[in-house]
Amino acid sequence: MGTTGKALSLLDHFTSRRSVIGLSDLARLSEVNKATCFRLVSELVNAGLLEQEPATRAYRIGPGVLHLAALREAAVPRREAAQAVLRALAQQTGETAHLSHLVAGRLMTLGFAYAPVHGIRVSMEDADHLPFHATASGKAVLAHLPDDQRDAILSAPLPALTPETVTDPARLRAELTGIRRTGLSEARSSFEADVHSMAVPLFVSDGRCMGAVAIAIPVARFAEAGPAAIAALRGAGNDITALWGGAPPSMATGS
Amino acid sequence: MGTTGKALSLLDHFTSRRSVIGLSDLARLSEVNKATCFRLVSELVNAGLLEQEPATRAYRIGPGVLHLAALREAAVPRREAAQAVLRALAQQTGETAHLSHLVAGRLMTLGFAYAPVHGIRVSMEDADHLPFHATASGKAVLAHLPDDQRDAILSAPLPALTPETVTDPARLRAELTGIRRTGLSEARSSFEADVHSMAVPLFVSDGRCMGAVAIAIPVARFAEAGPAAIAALRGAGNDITALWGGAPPSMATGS
DNA sequence: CCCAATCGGTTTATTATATGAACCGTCGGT
DNA sequence: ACCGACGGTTCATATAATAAACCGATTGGG
Repeated sequence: MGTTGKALSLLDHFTSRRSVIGLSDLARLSEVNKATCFRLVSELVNAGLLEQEPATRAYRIGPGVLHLAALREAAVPRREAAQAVLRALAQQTGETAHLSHLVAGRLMTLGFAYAPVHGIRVSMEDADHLPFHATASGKAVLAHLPDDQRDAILSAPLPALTPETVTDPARLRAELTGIRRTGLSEARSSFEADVHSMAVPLFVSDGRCMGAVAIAIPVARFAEAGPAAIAALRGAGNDITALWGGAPPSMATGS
Repeated sequence: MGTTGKALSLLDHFTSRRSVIGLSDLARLSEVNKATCFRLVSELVNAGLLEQEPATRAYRIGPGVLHLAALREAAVPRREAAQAVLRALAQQTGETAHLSHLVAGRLMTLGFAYAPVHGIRVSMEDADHLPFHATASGKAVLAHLPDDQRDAILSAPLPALTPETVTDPARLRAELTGIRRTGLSEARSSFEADVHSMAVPLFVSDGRCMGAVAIAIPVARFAEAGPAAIAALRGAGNDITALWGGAPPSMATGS
């Protein structure tokens, strides 16, 4: 990775939980020399990707990203287009709906919608990037990734995030085959305890899978609410894929 | 500027008009060697700030910026907070309302709202960054910038964007004094012909001016609609500054 | 109240990394 | 079949990134 990549990887340490980071902290987190960190951070500030809180001198994501995001949505309106479908899905199912998108090889949260129906609902605001092996969305995307990328992910260490996380690559591969067949992915308490999620993959114009839409249901309510939600989830997946100019899974690409 | 800055400055060439750019084009626009450009672009793609259109192999802003923008708004919800005020302003005045924000020394469009009242209205979608000397918003911010930054801007070349653009630094400085006194900035046909804009500055918690809110009125309608809109504009400015945790202009900072 | 630790930021010799001219295969138009 | 322009690659050269030590300012504990 070049210098620019190193600088941009500093941005990865900013999450919804940790939204402002001091220079020394950031140097430690990113394991770069403090002086180097300072230089890189200064360049990011100059570009507007970071900004310095005047009071604390700590850094946070800068206003420049808003302008870039506006340009992106003007050119490729994926988030905005999906948002309405997402809200409708939450409404229909009465559960939390969640949209994720592949960014630089990682699965990032692109949006979510809550249903105001239940007092207990699954909160998603903290999940920044989703592990491929432990979430319904992750597995839905993983199942439709090119072989080499899937292999790379499955041969990296797969941390057990709960006692029920499946970390055996062979078992996961078997599961992915099923997901490709049914078009539906499931994860029960494998990312967060007591959450049962289902997801379907989303495709863009050239047939690549670039994300997933999911619903997250408290385990206690799944037997009642889960099966009924599948149809709505599939419908939402088709809708979003269509809005994204999506090609369907392209079952058999005849040479 | 370091390598990272050079890489990030490539992003500046993506605008709402020109949203996808091929490698060679980008190399020419940014005046860097094509091989260098390729390396830099590749790093930006790896970080998700750019992505390659699979069909044309050209580049466009990537999905990573959406995630960053979501983080930014979660931490510092300036855009979202202002949006409602902006819509109300457009509603009240019946004219186009526009919000701008300082990013890395430039004034960027952060949002806008149209009023569905008139057939003829001022369109803002193309304006990416606003010249300080030729727009109402630009002058509102410029008037409240630290001296050194104002001097730097006023001593750079000031292009005449219309025949009526004021390009004389001395005249502009005089105008800025008036703007500081009244808190209101005006620009008639100095950025786009036949558009008369008015703007008020916006402040953040430490008292710095970080943006402006403006309304843009067709010149033909200004005599009728302009004066009446001033109160609403001032109100919107106060509201947004308050939402931004803003300190008022801090007239006389008693040592 | 002072000491020690840590903060953000700066300097410097050393070294790794960015650079760009030339090149390659491919594609689309003529 | 040709030409030019495309995206992408190579490699010697030179420039820019690096990190240890240092600085003054803050801060929290004894």
